Amino acid sequence: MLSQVTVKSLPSRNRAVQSEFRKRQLIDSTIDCIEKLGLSQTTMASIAKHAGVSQGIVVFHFQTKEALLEQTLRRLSDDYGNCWKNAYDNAEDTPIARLCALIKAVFSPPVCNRKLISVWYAFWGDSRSRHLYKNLCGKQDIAYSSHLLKQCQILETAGSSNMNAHTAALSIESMIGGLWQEFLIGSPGFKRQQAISTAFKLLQLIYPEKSNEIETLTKK
Amino acid sequence: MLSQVTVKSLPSRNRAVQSEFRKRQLIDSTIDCIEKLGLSQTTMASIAKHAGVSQGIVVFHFQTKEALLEQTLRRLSDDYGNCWKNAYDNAEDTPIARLCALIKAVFSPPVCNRKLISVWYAFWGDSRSRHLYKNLCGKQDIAYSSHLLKQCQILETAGSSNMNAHTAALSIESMIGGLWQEFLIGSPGFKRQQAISTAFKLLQLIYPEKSNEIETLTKK
DNA sequence: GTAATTTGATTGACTAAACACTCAATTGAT
DNA sequence: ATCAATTGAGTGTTTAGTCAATCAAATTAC
Repeated sequence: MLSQVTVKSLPSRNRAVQSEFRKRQLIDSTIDCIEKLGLSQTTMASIAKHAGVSQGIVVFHFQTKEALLEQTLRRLSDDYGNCWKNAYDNAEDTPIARLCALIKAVFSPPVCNRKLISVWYAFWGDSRSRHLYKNLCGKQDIAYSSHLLKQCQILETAGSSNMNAHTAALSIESMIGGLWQEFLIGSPGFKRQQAISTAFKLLQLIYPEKSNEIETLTKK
Repeated sequence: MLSQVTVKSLPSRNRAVQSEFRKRQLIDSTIDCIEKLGLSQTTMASIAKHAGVSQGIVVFHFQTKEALLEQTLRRLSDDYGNCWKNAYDNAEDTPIARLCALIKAVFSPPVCNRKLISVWYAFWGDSRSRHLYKNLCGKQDIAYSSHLLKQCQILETAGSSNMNAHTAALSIESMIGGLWQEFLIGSPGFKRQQAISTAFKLLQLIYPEKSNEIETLTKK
């Protein structure tokens, strides 16, 4: 059974703020329910109960279940996108530092944890939600890929790579996807630090000349 | 709408054979429905309709929906397991040949195609089915991992690696998982051959001394 | 400044549809 | 003649979404 966790009381008496707060709260509840119950068992009732409000209020704020799921996916996507874009912008202006930042970001606690990964997989695992996913997140996935690729191309033209840029970018991207999967269906003790160091080890193999630079960036 | 595809007629008049045939057919139908409709929209009715039989017959052969899903997962798991075990047994007796065989097997057409991968993700994406998955497939996943690890350890003690065996095995396993994901949510034109050559390229980076041997095995 | 009024937020009982599963009746192989 | 296989109508339950009623905040009137 999924317990009622969220407190009902609102933080403000301003109506616009109240509404946004409740929507956030209901999306949080949706994420919790999807993790605990699965997408198919996540109902308007279970979401409302977990949030400690009536069923009607969910419909009032989101109209349909599909719209609620869309907003939930958008939240995941925005948080994820902001996370890696921020890391990219704040990284040192060298291709290796940028690659390391892009990798580290997607394994950072705010976006890489069992709960959120299980929700991503819930969307990927359902063919209907997968269409929603492609419409909503496709562009951002491509953006991430191109950022990876750009850095790989810089390194390729600098002659620092023993792999062509496209293969390098695909390798890194796939390694990230596979390591994420490890959190969900691999051994329970799998740790973020192990994921990062495994991905960095791949980077060292692709760019042996930059091995020391990568080593330094691991510790930061 | 999902059309009725399967022909109803049975291939034999022997009852035991008939029963087994119908079960296979219903599991096939379940896989088709999960791919097309998603796990949450896959109902006893849709499975029956797609198979061209009445709803009652599904219950008659499988008792409950959960039991049918369990058998479906078992089919996926058995086919997958037989595929890589067979490839392993038939490979040349060198660690690199074994690794290449283990990789090639999981990207071979009978187990690596959009339909089956979408069904795997359907099970991974649903928290209830994930528990089922871990009970049913956990051991086989571990078996695959240990087969990878064993070969990596042989190569490590032979001094052919610039990576410890555990990291190497984890890298290979993760790369496979990530490349599988590419089939489902990556660019539509993603091809098996590209997946295999990307995974083999990783192998060449981990075992540079064996690069030529791997190159040869790519073409087989 | 406060009373009256409008508007948004919330409730919980309700509805129609979809669901897994049952069952009595029928078919057809052995 | 027997019994597994099959049918399709039927059952109770669960679901997303509706709705009239209530509550509270914002707006207007005085």
